[in-house]
Amino acid sequence: MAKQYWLMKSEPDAFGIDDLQRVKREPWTGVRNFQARNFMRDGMKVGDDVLFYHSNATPPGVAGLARIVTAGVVDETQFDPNSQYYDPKAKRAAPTWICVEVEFVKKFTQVLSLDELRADPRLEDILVTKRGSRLSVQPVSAPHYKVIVELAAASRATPPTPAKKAKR
DNA sequence: GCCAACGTTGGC
DNA sequence: GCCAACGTTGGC
Repeated sequence: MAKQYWLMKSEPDAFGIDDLQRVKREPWTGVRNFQARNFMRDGMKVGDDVLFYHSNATPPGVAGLARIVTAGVVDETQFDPNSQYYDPKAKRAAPTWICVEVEFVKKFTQVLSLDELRADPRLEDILVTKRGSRLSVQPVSAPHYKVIVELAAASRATPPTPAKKAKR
């Protein structure tokens, strides 16, 4: 199947694009919504591209890009009684929660805000801009993905606001 | 902190 | 299987 595109939400206070850049790759644990799980378990393939979205942030928006590096990863937090994501009903033999591992691709110089996404008529239909869209893992069409990457590149060119220099 | 949206749970 | 209560998400 052709490469697919996704949007994955994370709260930067918990795990943001900077964290992904630091650790390079990370299993996307803690999702406890069946629809979101199904996208990860059944839809995501190695090599698929991901928009890394900051939720509960100022501003909320797409903070960078990631890529699926491992599919069908068992979310270990479901078996960990000390985890906030512990699921007492989960069975080793048939784990309930399957996720993916994502790797860092790039951090946008500036978060492409939800406002900016909404302002572009080409993104009218994208799920994340819809009111009450709480799904933390959602599919993105190839054209929408392309528009978002373009917008991010454009917004990078305009404002000279280097918040932080990348460490080398 | 508020609250709308919406998924999940549990009584029936 | 319905649906009210409840909990969570996430923008504002």
